[in-house]
Amino acid sequence: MAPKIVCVVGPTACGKTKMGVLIAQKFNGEVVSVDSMQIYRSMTVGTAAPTEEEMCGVPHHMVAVADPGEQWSAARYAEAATACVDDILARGKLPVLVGGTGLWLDAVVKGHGFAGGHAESETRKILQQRLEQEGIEPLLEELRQVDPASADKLHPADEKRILRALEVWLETGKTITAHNEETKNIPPRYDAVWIGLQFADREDMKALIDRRVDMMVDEGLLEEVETLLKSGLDPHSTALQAIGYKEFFGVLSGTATVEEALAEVKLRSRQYAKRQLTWLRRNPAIHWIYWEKERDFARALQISTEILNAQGVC
RNA sequence: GCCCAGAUAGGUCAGUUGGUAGAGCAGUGGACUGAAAAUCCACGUGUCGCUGGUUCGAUUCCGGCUCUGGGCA
Repeated sequence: MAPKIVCVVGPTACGKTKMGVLIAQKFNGEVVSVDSMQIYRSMTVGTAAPTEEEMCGVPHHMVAVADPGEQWSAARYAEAATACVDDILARGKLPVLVGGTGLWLDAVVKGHGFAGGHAESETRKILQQRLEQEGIEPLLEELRQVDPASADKLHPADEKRILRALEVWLETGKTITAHNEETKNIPPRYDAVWIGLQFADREDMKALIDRRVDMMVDEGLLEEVETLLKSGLDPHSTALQAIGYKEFFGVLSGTATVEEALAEVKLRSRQYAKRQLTWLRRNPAIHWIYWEKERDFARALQISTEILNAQGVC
């Protein structure tokens, strides 16, 4: 029987952080953050990472554990996070996974592992160069020779995934299709109870996102971006792909005004929230709690408690 | 008051040598197995400002009106 854990999920700004703490407090748990940007240090404001105060004394893991110059991937995260979860379980406490990065969440819970190869490999570099010189067609053709199923499935414009599929073949001698088939049906590593948070009305979500972005600027987002850049961080690094950072980078280099950046960040944030919802919607195990105008955490905790009790968490 | 230019999809605009119209953006839905806050895909009926006229037929041509810019007094 897979160990029981809780996952608190939902789009950005839906209150996951607070909900995770409330559940952890009530069920003797510890929080494991599942967020591809909160893992980096010095990015507290822009990623809305939990502050000491917000943690309310509940231990948090996988927040601010990496240098912004590092390149973390889903695989690297899953490995580290799994160790965290197992450690919490070993100490007799309840792991509460809190986050909005769908792929990372699934990677931990399902524990399927990844196929090999990585972003900084020589193979990737070569493929990238070939893409620039030859275009995507020859690469897609090459993929078709070894892995026709994958070549059929991928849209010719989806260069990232075509490169990745080829990379897996070149690095491991196995196709990504074969790997996915092998891992698809292995039982999940954890028995997760999923709690999903979202607004009943998308307009309310938009309003809250807008408000939150304004607040980030008040709290010093611009200074945070400036500090990161001054530290010599490569503007193309993964950490600086975070929404809020890449846009305000333009303000500092003089290509955009604060107003323009603000509007852009709000826009990107709600588009991101939409994508998160798309990912989560296909998970039928999620118990959704819908916010009306205001986020009523007391009520949500009540509902969550009932769900968790019914699922044997106590 | 006069002159000029506009008025077309949620906003920005293109277009129709007269046969009722289209891009990029936004929006919505979807995909996603080592970049995932990334990346990729699909989806476009709107009194073509109002009102007369010409015409088989007007959003397109002509007149008037309204509104918005700009210029001249």
